[in-house]
Amino acid sequence: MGLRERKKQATRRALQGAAVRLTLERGLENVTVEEIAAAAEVSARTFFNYFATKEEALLGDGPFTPGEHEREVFVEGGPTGDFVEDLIDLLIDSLLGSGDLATHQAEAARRKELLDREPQLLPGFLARLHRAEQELAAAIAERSGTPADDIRSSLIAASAMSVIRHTMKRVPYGDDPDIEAARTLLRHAFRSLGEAFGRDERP
Amino acid sequence: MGLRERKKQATRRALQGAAVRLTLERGLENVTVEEIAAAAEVSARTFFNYFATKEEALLGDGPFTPGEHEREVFVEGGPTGDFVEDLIDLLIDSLLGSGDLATHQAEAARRKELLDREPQLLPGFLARLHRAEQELAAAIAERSGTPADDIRSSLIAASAMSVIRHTMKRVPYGDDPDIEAARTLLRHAFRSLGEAFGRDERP
DNA sequence: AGAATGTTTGCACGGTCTGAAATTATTGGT
DNA sequence: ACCAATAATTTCAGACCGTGCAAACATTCT
Repeated sequence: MGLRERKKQATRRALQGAAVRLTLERGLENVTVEEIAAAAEVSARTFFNYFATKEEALLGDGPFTPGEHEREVFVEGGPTGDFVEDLIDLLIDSLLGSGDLATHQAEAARRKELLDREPQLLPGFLARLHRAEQELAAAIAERSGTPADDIRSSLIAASAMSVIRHTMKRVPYGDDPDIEAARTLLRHAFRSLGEAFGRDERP
Repeated sequence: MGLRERKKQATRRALQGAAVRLTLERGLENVTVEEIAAAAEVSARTFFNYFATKEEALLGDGPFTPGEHEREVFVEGGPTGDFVEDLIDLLIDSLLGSGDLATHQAEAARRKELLDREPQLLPGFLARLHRAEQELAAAIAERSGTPADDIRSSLIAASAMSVIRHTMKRVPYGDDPDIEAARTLLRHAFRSLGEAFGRDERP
């Protein structure tokens, strides 16, 4: 990778880091783009070459998209053949993504912190999830051979996104991410939904 | 109601109307607050006395909250005792709200139109739904006697919101709203979820 | 080294939104 | 009907966001 590329990544990280740090220190309202750019030692104009908005610098690039390969496997009906189990696999892959695990974990924690302290970020964040949800719906539709706009796929995808949204809050952060614990939590969550809406039981 | 109050409502409606009309005519990007204010025959500053942002004028006041009474009934375990049926009742009430039915219908159609044409409005809209979702979760928790932050309530609420989001697209708009049709669609939707996540069946 | 290409910067501008003070309209009492 | 209290509107100045453009600068490739 050339010098040019490395420098770009460096300033990108610098900008993002400065944005997050300053926002946590002073609150989003009391931080200007100019200050962020100054902290990263670039001009304010350059900030906007990297991020379209201040929010974008804070929320980072969209995670929540599964790897090419994992999506493929899911669509083909794998890896286990059981819908819920495979869905869980796909979701965990989407969340923990490809890269370094600890890094990803740190980002998630940071995002959580920011969202808690700066509710203004919520709309943008939800919009991201919404995009991810649509992709997931497409994958589910493909797997089950239904037309792409089948309402059931959208519905299942939406519920699945709710599940990860609410379940991931409970996954023990900290040292190293306990994937098995996450998997168990997800299983229970989906089970609850089945019970709530299923034929046989009602809460 | 005094003259003062009536005038306020009038300008509010004028502003909102002008905002919607101009946006549908030219696209959100090509309409300034100044123009909206001018069309409503007030100053631009006054616009901001009524709405915090341009978006707010377009999306209107938050619907999606059930009536006081209906919420009460739901929390107490009514009206039928069947969880899903009662949930559907509550959702329909939230959507169609208290006021005039035709009016509400028109607003919904207008919102749909705006959201289709101006995707920038989506984040804000999703944030509203999110707020509604939290209220719904609280109601569900109350009804089932679980602690307010019980994960299952949040989960069910989230799925329910997904259901109405995706189902209401299919409800025939137009003449007068077919509530029975909506009810049936909702039943099917919840049934699909039960099947997708339930013990016995898998798609 | 020098041309080609990509990145950063400065500048000017249109737009959103906020605060404060001056102005105008409504209300209620007399 | 008048007048004081109260509330809404307007004007004005200003901070900040985000974009287009062209000049300056750095890097890559030959």
